[in-house]
Amino acid sequence: MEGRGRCFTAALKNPLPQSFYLKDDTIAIAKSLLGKVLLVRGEDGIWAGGWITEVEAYNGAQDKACHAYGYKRTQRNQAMFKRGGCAYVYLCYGMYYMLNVVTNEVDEPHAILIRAIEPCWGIEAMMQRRKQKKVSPQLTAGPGRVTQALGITKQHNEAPLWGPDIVISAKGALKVEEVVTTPRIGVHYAKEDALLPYRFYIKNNAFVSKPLYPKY
DNA sequence: TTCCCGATTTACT
DNA sequence: GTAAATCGGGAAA
Repeated sequence: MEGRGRCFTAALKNPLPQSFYLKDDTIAIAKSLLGKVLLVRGEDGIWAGGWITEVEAYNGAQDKACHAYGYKRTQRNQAMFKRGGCAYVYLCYGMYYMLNVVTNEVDEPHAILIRAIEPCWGIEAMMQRRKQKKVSPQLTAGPGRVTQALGITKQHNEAPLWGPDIVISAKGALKVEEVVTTPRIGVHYAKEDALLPYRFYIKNNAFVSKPLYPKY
């Protein structure tokens, strides 16, 4: 991995431990993921990544917006029932993959959706995958854009977050000055739970998604 | 088996 | 502002 600087290697070799994901407080884990380094080896074998700038918490069986509401198990959501520290990847709208971080203990189906990153490593690969000519928020701001830029597909489902294909690390992380909290995007079907303040992003960071249809 | 709809994005009119 | 792309989950028939 030439030409990516010391931070890339340091992050790759120092992933967050599994214990980071096991606490019974997915909201707190979601906020603390902001600024952390996310690195992914795409299907083509090329590494790319950057800093996590926007996330949403899906707070387990009592959260109506969560795929595992009421402990409902399906083929799709089985990754959420695993012990925290692996990826939950699923196909949305038949064409975009969503990347989630699974948290909490076995059979407690919590997850955190990665909605945006600030690109840092493998930018050429990301622009090629996204068919973009320059770096802009369109490259990686939005959950479908993140997975497309990083080369994530369903083959990353249930992948551990300490490698070999996905790594989340505090090494080289951004210092986060201020966090903005809002309701989640696109979960109107969850009725009263749609208003829960479970979306978090880094204030004043350009690489944050803008809701197409603002509802609040 | 049929049907509706989604944790989205993009390209139109 | 609105619609199309595209497919798997889950409820209904």
